[in-house]
Amino acid sequence: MKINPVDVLKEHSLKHTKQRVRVLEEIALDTVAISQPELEKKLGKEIDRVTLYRILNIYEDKGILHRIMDMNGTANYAICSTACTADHHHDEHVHFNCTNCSRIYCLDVKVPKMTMPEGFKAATINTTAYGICEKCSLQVKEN
Amino acid sequence: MKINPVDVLKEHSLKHTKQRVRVLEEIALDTVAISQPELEKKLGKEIDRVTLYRILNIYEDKGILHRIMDMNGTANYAICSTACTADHHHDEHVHFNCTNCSRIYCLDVKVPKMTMPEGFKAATINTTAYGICEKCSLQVKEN
DNA sequence: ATTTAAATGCAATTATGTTGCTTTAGTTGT
DNA sequence: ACAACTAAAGCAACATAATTGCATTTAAAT
Ligand SMILES: [Mn+2]
Ligand SMILES: [Mn+2]
Ligand SMILES: [Zn+2]
Ligand SMILES: [Zn+2]
Repeated sequence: MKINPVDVLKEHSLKHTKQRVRVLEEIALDTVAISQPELEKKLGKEIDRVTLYRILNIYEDKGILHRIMDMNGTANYAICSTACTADHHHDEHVHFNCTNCSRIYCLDVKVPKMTMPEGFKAATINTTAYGICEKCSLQVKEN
Repeated sequence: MKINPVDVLKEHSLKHTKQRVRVLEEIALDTVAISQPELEKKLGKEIDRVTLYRILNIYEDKGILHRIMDMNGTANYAICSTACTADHHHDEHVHFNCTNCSRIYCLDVKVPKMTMPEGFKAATINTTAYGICEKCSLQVKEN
């Protein structure tokens, strides 16, 4: 997802600050999601922890980032598709969480439709597959 | 899921302690999953926090409980089906997390099969639907 | 340039989870 | 029933994650 942080801020009428630009830049570096702890490690010298939390929350609210929880309950962030808005995240793709390297991928796989029991009304469905990712599969073969 | 805590402990060759029995009793009270914070609130006077964590971890390892992470990264626990073992959790059903009352249900809906991209090998797939549960739907109608 | 409002940074607090070590209590064998 | 052994519980300390209130800074608007 190739984005221009400054434009993104404008589009969502968010004040342009160097902290906000840095966070977006950092997350946009990779298509793989990045965790809050990783972000804090990378940006902790430039940006206060609290500010980072606030920026991530705002980005999620605005539909700029989407948050994927891993099995340890750690928040991971990835750039949303441009179709996402504050009201509705178009995040109905499957995520893949590698149990080896713990990378989280946004797959180009739609979450399958499924029928809810009587009385249950699903608004969004979240699917995460756990297993070995392509990079880790390759590494195993090499050895 | 009607279970006898004492039997469960025997079956998994776990020492029978009053703390372990209490935790299982508490979780078995409801088919709906219960969160770690709720458990701590209910049992905190009888059982030390650390002990509770250790019991929950052991139960998960042994395949007695399964852990469902909600969207806030909070651990929720429910009794596993009897088919679950330490090696393999038969947890391939869909979970439903009510966005109103935040209850987590284990639905009798299988996680649909889906194809992973080249190179990705999924071992388990986790699906959680978010929306309004049956109880909350009813309450809305009443008003 | 001045004003205004919003965002940042900092300190303090709460929640969550883990580790090492001591004490307690089940279990096993006599 | 008792002793011996071992696993589990409890406690203190620590680590990390997340939130809140408030003072200060900075971007945007006039
Ligand atoms: Mn995604
Ligand atoms: Mn379940
Ligand atoms: Zn991997
Ligand atoms: Zn509900």
